[in-house]
Order: sequence, then structure tokens, then C-alpha cells
Amino acid sequence: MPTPPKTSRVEIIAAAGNLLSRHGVDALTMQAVADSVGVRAPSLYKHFADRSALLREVEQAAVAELEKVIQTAAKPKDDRGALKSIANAFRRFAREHPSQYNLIFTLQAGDADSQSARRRALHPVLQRLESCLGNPELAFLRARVLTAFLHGFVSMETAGAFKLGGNIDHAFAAGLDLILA
Amino acid sequence: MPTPPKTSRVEIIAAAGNLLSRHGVDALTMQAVADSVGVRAPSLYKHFADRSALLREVEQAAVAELEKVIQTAAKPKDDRGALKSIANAFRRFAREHPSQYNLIFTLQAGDADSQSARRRALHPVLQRLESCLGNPELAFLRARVLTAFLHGFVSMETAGAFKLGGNIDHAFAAGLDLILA
DNA sequence: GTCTATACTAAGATAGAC
DNA sequence: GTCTATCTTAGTATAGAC
Repeated sequence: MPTPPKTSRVEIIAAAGNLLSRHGVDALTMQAVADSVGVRAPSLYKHFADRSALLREVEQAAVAELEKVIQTAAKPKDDRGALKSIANAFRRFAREHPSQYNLIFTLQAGDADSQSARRRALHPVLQRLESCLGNPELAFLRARVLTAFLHGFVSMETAGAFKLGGNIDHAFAAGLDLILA
Repeated sequence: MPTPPKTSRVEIIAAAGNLLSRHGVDALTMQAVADSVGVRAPSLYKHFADRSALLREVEQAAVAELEKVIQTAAKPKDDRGALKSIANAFRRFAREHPSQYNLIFTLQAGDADSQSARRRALHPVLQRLESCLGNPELAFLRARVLTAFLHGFVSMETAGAFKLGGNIDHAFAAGLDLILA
């Protein structure tokens, strides 16, 4: 009679994501994950080839979560309203899940799948900009500017820059207004 | 007769910076640095309390370099010209020294000295914006927007985003124009 | 200030029994 | 699929002689 499973792929990925959230990517060791799901470390290798394979899954889950967040925010009828809503949701995601965010945006571009997943997550931005500006080329350009601003702003914010006082929310809104003018 | 020095603080810092440039922060181990300057690893502890102390020095050197680059670029007489020149120099620095750049901008805010050094490096940006916009409060706000855009753009660029084609330089200039409008 | 020697810790990963 | 046992590698850091 074979040994019954004590855990599963999805449970392992969830536990790893939890560890990532709470203690950062360096704490996401095979040992810690194993402890977390209640098995011994070597058992994890029956589910994932190695640590990087597990890390990729965790990243995929994070991207999927971000995509959902963005889709939910992209509801407003008017394009500018939707873009601002997306921007705020994006920022909120980064603040609530800084390690996940960091994993998504600093894991080197990665394979084609991973890249297209990221692109898909941000697709509503491009879509709304196209609808807003008419010109697809201009929209593509503007999308780069907007995502650069968003990424720069939230990564500086979560890294603890912006300690100089002043109203951070105001600065964020001002940047958005400038770019969506 | 005491053992003559085979190396020095400055040489160690330089070697560590070199290692950082060429192989990234993970390659900056005490062993590798020691090999690089031609001593044994334990000898380094006569010069630096521990690895993080050395890393801080390397970061300080990188910030000083960035400051110099920005100051050199801030020469043009007209404010907008100077700001664009600074932006281009900033981007060039990030492309030429991605690991240094990353160290500066992701090492958690750090001590007060480290923070003020970063602020000083970016001071010409604030100065030019004030001269340009008149209003200091508006300039401060705009400085945050501009630095967020710059940081977001160059970090996405060096991380290998922007693989979708299109003219990257053009997107950078477009963002700059939008923010400096 | 440099060295040899070594302790310590930690992580990734595999072999083979059950 | 899980386990115990073990390997391998690597890095930080200290002790004490010279």
C-alpha cells in the first residue's frame, strides 16, 4: 500500500506564497516550505524539479492575482476613470504584496510564457489607452510611459524612498494626471 | 617586523565594485573579493567589520559616481535642456552599471547618511525644476513624478522588459516631454 | 596586517528503503 | 509519495601564530 499524500502541488505553492509574503524571497527555502506544509524537504522534489521551478509557479500565481486585480479595477465606463482605477489597484497590490510584486517585476524577463502572462495582465491598460487616444501607436508609447511611472513609483514607495514628507497620494495622482492629460 | 600591507581599503572597495559590475551582487562574496585583491578571506576582516559594511562602502562609491554623472550633465543653461540632459545621463548610468544602480535603489533606505547622499545626488533635478516652475511645492511634486518615471523606466529596461519592440529611446523622450511639459 | 586552520550555518539536492 | 541519511557546496566569521 503506497504512502498516502500528505500534501499537494497547490498546497505547496500556496505555502510558498505565504512564506514569500511574510518573510521575503530569501526565506522561501525548500526546508521552510517543507516545514510549512508538514513534510520533509526531500519530499518536495517529488512535486517540483528544483527550487526555481517552485519559484516560477509562485510567480505565475502572483501574476494571475495581479491580473485579476487589474481586471476588476478596469470596470468604469469612461477610459480615464478606468485607467486611474487600474493605477490605484496596481499600487494597492504592490503595497499589499511587495514581495510578490518584486518577484513579478525583477525575475529576469524569463521564458516566453512568463512574459506573455505579464503582458496579458497589463493588457487592459493598453486597451483603454487605445480607446482613449484613438491612435494605437501613440497608445503603445503612452502605455510604456504609464507603466514606467507606475512601476517606478510603487517600487520606490515599497523600498522606503519618499521619506521626505509631503503627500504621497497627491504625488501619485499628480503623475497620473500628467501622463493621462 | 610587522607584516607589510598587501592591500588597502580603497583597493578592496574598488575590487568589490568591479566584481559587482561584472557578476552581480551575489558574486560579491568575501572569498571572491579576497581572491581579487590577492589576499586570504580572513584578512578582509581587518579592514571591514563584515560583508555588509563592505557592501555599504561599495554603495557609497556608486552614489558618489552617480552624483558626479548628474552634476556633469546638469550644465546646460536652460532648465528644460538641463533636465533632459540629466535624465539621459541617469539612464546611461543605469545601463552601464546596472548592478550598482540596483544596489543604490534597492538597498533598503538605509541609514540617514545613505539617504541624504542619495538625495544630494538628485538635488540638481529639484533645483532645476524649481527654477523652471517657480513654485517650490509644485517642483517637489514634479520631482517625485520625474524620478518615479526615470527609475521605473530604467529598471524595467535593465530588467529586460520592453521586449515588445518599438523605439525605446522614443518612449523615453516621450515620457520626458510629457512630464516636463 | 596576513596567514593557516577551523568552526559554524545553511541551503540545494540525491539515493534508496518503505 | 514520504521518509532517513547523506552529500555537496558555499559562504560568513573567528582564533591564534607570525
